[in-house]
Amino acid sequence: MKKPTIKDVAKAAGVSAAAVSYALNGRTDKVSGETMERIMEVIESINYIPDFSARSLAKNQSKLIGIVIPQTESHKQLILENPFYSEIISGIEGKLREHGYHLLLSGVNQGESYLDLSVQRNLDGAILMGIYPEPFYDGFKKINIPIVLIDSYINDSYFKRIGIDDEYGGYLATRHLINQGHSNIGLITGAIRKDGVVEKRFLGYKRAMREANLFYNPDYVFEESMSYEHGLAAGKLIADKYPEITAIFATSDLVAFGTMRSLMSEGKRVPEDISVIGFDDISMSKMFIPPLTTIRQSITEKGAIAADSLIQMIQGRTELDEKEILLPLEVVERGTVKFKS
Amino acid sequence: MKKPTIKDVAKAAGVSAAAVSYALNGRTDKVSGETMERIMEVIESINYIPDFSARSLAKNQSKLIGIVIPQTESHKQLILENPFYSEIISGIEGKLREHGYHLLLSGVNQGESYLDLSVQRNLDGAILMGIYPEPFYDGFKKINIPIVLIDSYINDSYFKRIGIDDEYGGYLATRHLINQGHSNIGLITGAIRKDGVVEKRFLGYKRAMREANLFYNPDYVFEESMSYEHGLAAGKLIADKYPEITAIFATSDLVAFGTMRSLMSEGKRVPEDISVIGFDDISMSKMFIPPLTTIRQSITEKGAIAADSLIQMIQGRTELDEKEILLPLEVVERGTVKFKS
DNA sequence: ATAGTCTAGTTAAACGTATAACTAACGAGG
DNA sequence: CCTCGTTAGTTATACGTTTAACTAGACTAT
Repeated sequence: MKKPTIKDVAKAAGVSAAAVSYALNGRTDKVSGETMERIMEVIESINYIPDFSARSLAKNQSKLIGIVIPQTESHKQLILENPFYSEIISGIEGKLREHGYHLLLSGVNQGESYLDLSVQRNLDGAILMGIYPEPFYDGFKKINIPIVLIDSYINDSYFKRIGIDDEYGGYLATRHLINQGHSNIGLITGAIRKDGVVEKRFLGYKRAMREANLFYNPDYVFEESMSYEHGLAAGKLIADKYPEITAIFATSDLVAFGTMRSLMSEGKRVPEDISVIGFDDISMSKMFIPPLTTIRQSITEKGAIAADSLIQMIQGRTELDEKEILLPLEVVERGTVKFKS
Repeated sequence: MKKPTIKDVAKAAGVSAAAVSYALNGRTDKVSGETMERIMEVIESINYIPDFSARSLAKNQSKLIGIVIPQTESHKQLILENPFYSEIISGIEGKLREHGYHLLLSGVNQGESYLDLSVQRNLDGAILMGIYPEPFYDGFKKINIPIVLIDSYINDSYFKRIGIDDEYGGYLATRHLINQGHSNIGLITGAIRKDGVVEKRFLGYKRAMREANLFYNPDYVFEESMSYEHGLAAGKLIADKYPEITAIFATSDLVAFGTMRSLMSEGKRVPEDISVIGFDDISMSKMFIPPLTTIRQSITEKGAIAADSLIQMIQGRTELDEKEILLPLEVVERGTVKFKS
């Protein structure tokens, strides 16, 4: 009951193991049509399946793609609870499978460890999302595998980047609120780190305010984390201390959910008393009640495109390659933003 | 700039490759403390990282765990948009990483293909969620790797099962509604397949009704799929045609979201006019407005326990092994169920 | 002193596949 | 007839690790 190897196939087909290997790799210059057929029949009949470990060893390519998603230290588990990540992964996996690659999913705790993984497993490439300390990226350059970065502003031509114009997104969201007559606009957002998406969205917020000749009030920006919980806290604060705020830009849908929840528990109605716009359009946002007005990016498509790009890099087709792909953005009006009367 | 191998280490430490291998595997009977230290220093200094492909080939164990999640034919991508799955995966990944295993994530389209994957990659084990055609399971038995099933009622002692008592869950949900004075209770649920979780929850629903001497009306069960969209459709139907229904048991939170949404667009208030209870308690449910009353199971814990069990099976510790582990269930009262006045 | 036992290694073969280098057979061209 | 080229393979080695089997030397017990 051992699993059949290439040698078993060879024996049964009356050829050498090498011939089988060539056949498997479609080398028509090495095996005749006749022999090819015979080999294939044998493969079918004894149910032979090639071993990727051996192949990986011999060819030094694993057909494995790693995907790294950020990890908070408090959390032992993946942040997959954030639907944004899982939707991206969904997009990535679909595309990879289509192309015969497999997906190795791993969180990363100390930064170093993921590199090990890449080397251990001979990853053919990796997709990183989130933001990491500098040396983390250098490591990948050293081991010299193709990398695509999702939502990163690391400007190094070694990496290919897939993202959106976050500044514009922030601008779009804020302008939408302004267009609806609002002028006291709160911003609830994650930690503003240099070159992170959050910073850019923040910049867009400020630009929209400036363009509309509105006063930018630093007290109105509530910066801490991209979590539901932060939305909760900031919403309460606004309801309690800043009754003059009539609209809020939350830089992720999850944050928007938290915000709306505490706003409502404090007796404010959304959107009648206060408008809220989110960011991302995760699949849950249309389900929310009221359905969330937000900045839409096509999340699973983002994953698919990242996977596509990576595969192209692996296969050495760098010709038509820009180093950055920006996906379109649009505001989708649903039920949480209302004209200020 | 080639990646260092065990031979490089051996040379630098002045020992044989075998010695290094023994050192790496902590065989203190084969290498002295002194030599061990020297080897470790060399490893550190030249930055040697063992190659899993080679190791996998030699040891016939890959330290890779596969996880299979179901795929609808319409959908090329993973059903990771359903937070239930991503939360489970999160739990699995955390535990696996803790034990030095890595996670291979793959959807499965025709059933057959995943088996290939298991063989190709020499998977040490796999975790399956969802429900598949019979032959799918037989395949795994043939290749003889440890398997744990999540939420499955395949009663074969070859497999270890992690789940909940779905019948009891259905009973709990329904009884909660009954306790709140409701008697016309709708059931919105996925396709009832023999031995699926849905069937069991349905059974629990019927038992609760019977025990309370309530009339079981088949017209009140809306069976189609576990999706948001089905919730939407069924909710509308109820609002339109069955105004006498005052409470609904939706067999997943996602379904409940859909139900509530269309109920509300039809002018019904939840929970004032109609109560809704969900099932699962995905992380989004507490964020919903109003927050969803539901049957809580610890989803990420389920994943973690599945991973734990699998690892135990792999390591041959089958002693303390029941073949099935059932996780606790409880109703968590939030804002969508109200006493019928 | 002799045989036996331990310790700390070494050597060699094995895991399953890929591929460079070689070769036998055949036909073509001169 | 001899050489050359082509076709369809085969042989042998390599990929990086593990591990069974062997061994040299030191120590122990008799």
